[in-house]
Amino acid sequence: MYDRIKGFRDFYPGEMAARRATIDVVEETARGYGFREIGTPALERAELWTDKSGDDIVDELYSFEDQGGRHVTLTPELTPTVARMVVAKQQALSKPIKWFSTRPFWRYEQVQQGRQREFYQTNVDIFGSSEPEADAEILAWAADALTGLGLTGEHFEFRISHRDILGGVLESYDTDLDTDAAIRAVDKSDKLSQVEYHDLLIGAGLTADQAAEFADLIAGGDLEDVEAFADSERVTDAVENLQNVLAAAEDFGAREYCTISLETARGLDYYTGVVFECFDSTGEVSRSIFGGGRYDDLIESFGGQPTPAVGVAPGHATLSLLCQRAGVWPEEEVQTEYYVLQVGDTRTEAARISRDLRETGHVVETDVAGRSFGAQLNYADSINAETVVIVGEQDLENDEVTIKDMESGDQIQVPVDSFPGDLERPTIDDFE
RNA sequence: UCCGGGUUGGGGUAGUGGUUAUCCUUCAGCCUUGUGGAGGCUGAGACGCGGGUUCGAUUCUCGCACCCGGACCCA
Repeated sequence: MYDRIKGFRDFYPGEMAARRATIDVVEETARGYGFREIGTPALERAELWTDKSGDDIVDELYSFEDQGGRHVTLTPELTPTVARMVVAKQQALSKPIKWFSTRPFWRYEQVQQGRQREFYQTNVDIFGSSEPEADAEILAWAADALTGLGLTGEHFEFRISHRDILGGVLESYDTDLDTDAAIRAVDKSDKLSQVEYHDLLIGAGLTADQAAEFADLIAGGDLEDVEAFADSERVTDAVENLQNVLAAAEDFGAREYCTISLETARGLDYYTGVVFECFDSTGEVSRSIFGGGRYDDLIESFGGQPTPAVGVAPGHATLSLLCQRAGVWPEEEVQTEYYVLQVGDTRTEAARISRDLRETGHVVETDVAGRSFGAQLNYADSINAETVVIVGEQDLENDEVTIKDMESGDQIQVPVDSFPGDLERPTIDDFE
C-alpha cells in the first residue's frame, strides 16, 4: 500500500459524479455568457511568481529545477498565466476577451477545511473593458452559477466594496499612515475584537479617536456618509463606480445577492477597483467561498498595453461545502440507464442491443465477467441500472427479450426485433 | 511552521502486555446457467510506519506519516 500525498485527494466515481455535475453547471453558465474555454499549462517558469512576490513565495510553491535547468513551478493560480497569454497575443485578440477554465492548482499550504494542496477552480475573466457592465457581468455569472446549482439568496451573499474607498478615506487623514497596514486591519476586522481592531488601526498611524471614527464609518457602509467624510475626488469616483456596477447588476439580475461591505478588502495585491467576496449566509463555512474583483494594472505590469480586467475564481472545494450545507449537493452515485443481462451464449444478440442503445446516447452496460444470472442482477442493482434487458436463451427461442424495470421489479416480454426499434428511450411502459 | 483530536479488514466498530483479535456491513462465490433490493452457507479482508521498554507490544513509550479541526497565511 502506498500513501496518498498529503493535501491531494482521490475522487471515486460516486463523488466524482457529483463534482462533474457541479462543474458542468458552472461551465455551462459561463458558456451562456460567451466566455470561451482556454487550456493552460500546469507548469510555468517560477519567475512568474518570484519576480512579483519575492523569493519567500517559493516556500508555498511546488517548484523545482527541471532537466533543462529551468526553474519551474506547478501553478498556484491562473492569473499570471492568463496575463501572459493576453500579453502574448494582445494585438490579435478581439476585445473584450472573455475566458474561463476549470483546472487544478497547487500550493504547498497547511491543509484545512475546504483547503487542499491540490485544488480546483473555475476562473472567469474579462479583459479590455473598464465599464461597470463588465464588473456586473462577472457578478451576474457568479450569481447564475450558484443559483444554477440550486442555491438561493438564503444561502450566499456577495460582499462588495471598492479598493479606492478604503484607500481614499485613509488618504483623507493628513497623517503619516501605513495604508497597507490599515487595510489589512480592516480585512481582518471580522475576526478581531474591537479593541484589537482599533489597536491595529492605531498602530497604522491613526489616533484613538480617528480609529474609532474610521471603524464606525467603514462598518456603517453608507456610501454617502463615506463620500461626504472623505470629500475627495478619488472616493467620489469610487463611490460612483460602485453604484454604477450595482445598477448594472440590478439589470443583470445579480443585485439582490450583493451587500455593500466596505470591510471587504481582498488582500493587497493586484486589485484596483471593485472587489467582492462570496460568503455563506448561514456562517457555517467561516471563510469566504471565493472572491474576485478588478485588476486593471496587471496586464501592463506583465509588459502589455494597459488593459483593464475583472474576474472571479470560485474554488470547487468551498463550493462543494456550501452546496452540502445547503442540501443541494448532487447525489454521489453513478447512474446507468440499461444493463443488458446475458443468460447462456447470447453474446451476439446482447451486443447488438447494447450497441443500438448506445447509439441513442444511453449509458449501457453488459456482462464482461461471465457471471451468473443472480450475480448480474445484483451488479445491475449496484450500478443503479434503471432498466435491465434480459437476453436469455429461453427468450430468444421465442424471438423475445425480457424488459425489466428495476425500481418496480415489473417485467415484460417483447419481440427481439422491435427492441430498441425506433424508440429513443425504451422502458417497460412502452410495451405494456 | 504551530496548537488540539485521531488512526484496528473496503466502511463502521469491540477489545486485550500473552491461545485462532469481536461484531455489523461490504466484496466474491455458492445454495439457485432464469430474477436484485429477503435468507442460509463458504471465502476474502485489519491492529498506519519505524525505533524503544519487555521473555513477549495491536495494547506502554518516542519519532514519523496520514486524517479531522484550528492558528498563521491566503497570490
